[in-house]
Amino acid sequence: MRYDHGGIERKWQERWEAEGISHAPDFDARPKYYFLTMYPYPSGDYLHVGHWFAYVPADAKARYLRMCGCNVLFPIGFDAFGLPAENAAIERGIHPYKWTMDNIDHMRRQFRAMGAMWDWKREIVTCMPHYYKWNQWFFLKMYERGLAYRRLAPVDWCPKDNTTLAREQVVGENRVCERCGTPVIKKNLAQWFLKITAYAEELLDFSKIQWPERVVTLQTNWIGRSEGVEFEIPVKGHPGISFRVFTTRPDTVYGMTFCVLAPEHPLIDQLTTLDRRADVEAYKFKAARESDIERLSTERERDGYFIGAYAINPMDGAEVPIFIADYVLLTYGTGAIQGVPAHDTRDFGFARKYDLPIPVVVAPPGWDGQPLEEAYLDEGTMVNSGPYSGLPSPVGWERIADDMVARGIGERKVHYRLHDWLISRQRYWGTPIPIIYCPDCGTVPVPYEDLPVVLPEDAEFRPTGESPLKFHAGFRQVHCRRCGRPAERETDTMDTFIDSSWYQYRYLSPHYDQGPFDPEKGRVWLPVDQYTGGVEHAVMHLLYTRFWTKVMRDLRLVDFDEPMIRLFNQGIILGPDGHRMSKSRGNTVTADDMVEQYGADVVRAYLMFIGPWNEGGPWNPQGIEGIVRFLARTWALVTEPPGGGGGDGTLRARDVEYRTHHTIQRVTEDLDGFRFNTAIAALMELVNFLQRARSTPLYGTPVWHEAVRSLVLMLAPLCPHVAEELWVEHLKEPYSVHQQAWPAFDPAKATAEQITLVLQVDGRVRDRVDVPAAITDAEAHEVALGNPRVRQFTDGKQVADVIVVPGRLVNVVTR
RNA sequence: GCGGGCGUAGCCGAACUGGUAUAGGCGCCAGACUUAGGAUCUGGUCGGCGCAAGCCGGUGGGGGUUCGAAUCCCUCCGCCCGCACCA
Repeated sequence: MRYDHGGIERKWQERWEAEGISHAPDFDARPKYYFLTMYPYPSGDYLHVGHWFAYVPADAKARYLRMCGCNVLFPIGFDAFGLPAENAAIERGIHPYKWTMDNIDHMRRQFRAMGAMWDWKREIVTCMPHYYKWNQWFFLKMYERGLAYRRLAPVDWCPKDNTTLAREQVVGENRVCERCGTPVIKKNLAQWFLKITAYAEELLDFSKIQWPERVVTLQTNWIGRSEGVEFEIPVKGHPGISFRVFTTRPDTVYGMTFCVLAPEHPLIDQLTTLDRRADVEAYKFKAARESDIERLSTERERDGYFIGAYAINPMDGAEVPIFIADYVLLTYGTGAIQGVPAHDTRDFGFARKYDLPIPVVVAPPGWDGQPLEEAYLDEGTMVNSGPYSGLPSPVGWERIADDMVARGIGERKVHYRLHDWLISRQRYWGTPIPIIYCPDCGTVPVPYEDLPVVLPEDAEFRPTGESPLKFHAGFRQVHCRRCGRPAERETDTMDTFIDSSWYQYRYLSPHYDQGPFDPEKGRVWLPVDQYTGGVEHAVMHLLYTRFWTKVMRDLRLVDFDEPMIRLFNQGIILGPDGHRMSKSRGNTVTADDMVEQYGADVVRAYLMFIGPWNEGGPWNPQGIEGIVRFLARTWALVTEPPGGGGGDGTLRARDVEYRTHHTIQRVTEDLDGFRFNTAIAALMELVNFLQRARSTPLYGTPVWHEAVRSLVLMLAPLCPHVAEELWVEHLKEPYSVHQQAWPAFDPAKATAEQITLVLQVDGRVRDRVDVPAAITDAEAHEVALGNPRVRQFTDGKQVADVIVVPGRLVNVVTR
């Protein structure tokens, strides 16, 4: 029989838990290692194989690091606030708290069945008041520093989830809600923002972290830094009135033949002439009514209207018409632009449509003075640019920028695409924003001693989509903490990305009540050494948590700049249909049944074996039998005496030794590099080899024991239960295998004595010969030229060259 | 449109810095042990030609650099991801 996985796994899980071997002591002589993996949302789907794929390799790596001598902190918790809980409340009348906690209970059981070394003593659940109290505390700290502010702004609203969203949570070409896929609409609302833009420049600096290039690129593009000049353009006939434009191309300013204001630009009404008013009003109306989807349809022609007013180019006094057009956005730059059709694709199309002149001011190399067929965007020689003509455009760029500054009409400016983080949510199941609005005192922050502002339990969940807090008199009606007169609480709650922005700190001391975390423990554990999780959080969670850490640094809570030093993005396991697993799609696959049938160790190993961790792909359970057989063979190898036959009598002790050490080297390097699939393949090769050595006199010799012990030790992080059972019950080694040192390899033993030397003639393999590994180049040279098969192909030809690649091959080149 | 990634046996995937393409596994074929085998063990398994030894072709297509290319360069095709009027 194979082995009784059910009994073995339960037995060891209970003992590990009872003895607390997964708990990382805060103060310990070993070097610390904080290994963090993204915590799950406790959804009604519970944990599926996609979760296992994320957590099991992380656990294996954490276990490996512990065997390597580190004191590894490997915590888990639950991202417990969020919309699905509230939707369940509306649809089925279950309170979000109960729904969430029931799901968490279920998931805890699944997490235990996984056999992972979670440090349960540090578990956090973000919907608990003693957690979200600190969200509020941070909010107040930011409010004091001007980093949290309330502003009336056009914001993205999801009509299905009935809440506003941060810019990062609106995705794709159609601008849909990141959570539910519904197209968002614009609303003008007073909302709370966190000033992440204050850190834009610093967030572009990735020099202190080792993160995947991909994430660095995503964040860099998201922040979208552009450097240019903002300058003042006076309006003809309106003394004292001017508007500002932002451009990254001050070198093209002499090519301006029109200006464009965004439809929402505040000067439009004032500047539009009477004869133009009707058209402009109609256009404004159209732009306001049109959804972003329509406005952004890729191939739509840019249109606009002349408003009747003229702008004066501050550099040469030229008068150009002012247009209103929706291709200029109020939310970027100044909401107004200089129209330079010759050197901007959009302006080019606009000028063509309205027959505006397209003068070239940056000549392309070899330009013959003819009109352009399309906008020329590259560098060139400046022409028709007054005193700047003849300069290379990059030089002109700097000169014009300097001159605008010197003449007081402009300034150098950097703009970012990044917006401040909109954190208000018109929902119940989140952290209440600790603010009171008093008719007399205005916006009053809740005093620290009143925290936490607790969610009322008796909220009413209506299908109308309105926030239950808004209609909860007991919550809403308060007395001002300054003047004592009746006032109102803020009823919006915080974006749940707030919770995850600092959860890594709370794990250190989840019950600490003097601050978000115990600074003494912070000095031990921080920052996070290794973080793992999906790449889908690249511009949300991973950007927010970097921002949060920088704020914490400025609050002197931490003394470093980045939350997580290293990051690894695992791939995503899709449903068997190739789509993302989700309950609504009905393609989720649970690990529960497989764990029942095969045991957690088999499921763990299979998930690690199917491919590189960073790739993922559609779920396909075919092949799990391979892992079943591998573990059964391993089991038999350790537990059963040699049977008859099947042994390879030519094997020597040195072969076993080489295989063992070579495998240790391979597995060590693979686990260092998160290459679990090849680590398991190496272990399979070792087992297959040992099986051939088993029914020989080598069985039971010291090299045999070393091989078997090493095998079980290497198996321990991957398949912790089987390894423990073999280690303790069959090898009679001291409990626990998980507290043993990772086997070391001896480089001398890990090197083969014999190598296969490949003999090529003109790059084609003609023979392979076994030679001592220590063969010199000259000897290899000779072996090759003396080889009959090589001779057969060099016969009658002249040897032009012999290339020796030490330890690998010899290539005889003929002429 | 811009940016990034990927493409290797029937399938999942290996291949260090340019040096034996296809390790390991699944599946399939054959054999052994068996009353039996959906267990286990052994062997085989990229294609073409060949009795065989072997030869030739082969890493999405085409071209190039090199003694030698899955790997580097150019180009085309396909798939995936991100951004998308950002001035």
